[in-house]
Amino acid sequence: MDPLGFEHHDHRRCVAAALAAAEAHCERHRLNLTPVRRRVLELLLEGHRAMGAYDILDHLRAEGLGAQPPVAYRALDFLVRHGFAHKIERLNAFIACTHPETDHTPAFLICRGCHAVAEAHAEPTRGMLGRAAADLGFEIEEAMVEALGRCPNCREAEAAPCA
Amino acid sequence: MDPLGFEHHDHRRCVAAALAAAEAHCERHRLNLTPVRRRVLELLLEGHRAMGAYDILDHLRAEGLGAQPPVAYRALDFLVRHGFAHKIERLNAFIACTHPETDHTPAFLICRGCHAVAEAHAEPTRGMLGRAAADLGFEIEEAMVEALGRCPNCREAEAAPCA
DNA sequence: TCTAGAAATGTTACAGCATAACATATGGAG
DNA sequence: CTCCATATGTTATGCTGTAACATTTCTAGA
Repeated sequence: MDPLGFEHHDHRRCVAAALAAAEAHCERHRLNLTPVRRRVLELLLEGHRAMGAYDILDHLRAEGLGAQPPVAYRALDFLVRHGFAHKIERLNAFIACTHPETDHTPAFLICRGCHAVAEAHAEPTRGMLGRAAADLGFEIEEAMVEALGRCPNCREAEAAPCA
Repeated sequence: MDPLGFEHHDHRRCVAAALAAAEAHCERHRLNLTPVRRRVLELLLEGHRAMGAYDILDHLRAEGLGAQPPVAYRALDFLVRHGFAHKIERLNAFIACTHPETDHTPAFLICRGCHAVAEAHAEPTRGMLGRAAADLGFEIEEAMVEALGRCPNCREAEAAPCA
């Protein structure tokens, strides 16, 4: 049930709740959650994984919501700008934010095996990076942290291939 | 003179030293630093900034060292695999490593103003990310840290535009 | 020395990711 | 009602990256 991790959970419910929260947030902040934008967010939430812009576009096309790349990219841009989704640079892909509202620097744990992605918090500004930046006089405005590795499910599958 | 930072320094010397070190390292480890690979490393060192694969390729072409993308990508791949260069995902670009030999997780400070890039150390495995990964049972194999912001030079230029 | 294999390079062709530029529509403020 | 800002639609193109196969080069072993 933990949306941060690799466990199974009640997916319909988590999608619905996230969408409702996004709607409320847009209402409060006078943001225009148009049909395309809403649908793209829904697709990301349903997919519950990192999706390429062209994956998204395929769905939009099939639903008559837009046939050209810019349509998908603009919607994704809106979602990322307002914290409803993140871009994962390492994958050239996008994923719904698992804890919008809270201001955060996301850190992604990307499984090499099943390509699942978990979102954790990071505070790269503290610790070595912050100190290095301060020493150099560099002002960090935005940071991204992405880790590649093995999720517990894939590690288990590897350890016990005959189970 | 500090190769980690945004300061000016004796560039010819730093290029020559880095190249010599790379040659020695390849010698010791029976790695094949071919002319193309060596030249690509040299280009990265001379450029002293993040360079796209196609920037590199343009130089190689002009020098008759290879005309097609795979030539550049293969050389870059070799350099990255063996720690002589890093890929900066955020920029789809490559940069010479400023402290090869030492085993490290690089963290990049990318200036939005002048696009200079400094390389710092990071240990994302310690701290919040490591704890989150441990909690989830995720095994981190490789991590990437990239920060966007302002280097001291650009901050100064911004603060005193008439100076 | 000859030869088989590994490693590196060369080349074609294409796949995947992203945006510039311009046209059209839609919705609210004055 | 008109103007402006915002959003969408579309064309075209540019940048990033790789699969697949041919050729060359080097080296280890028969």
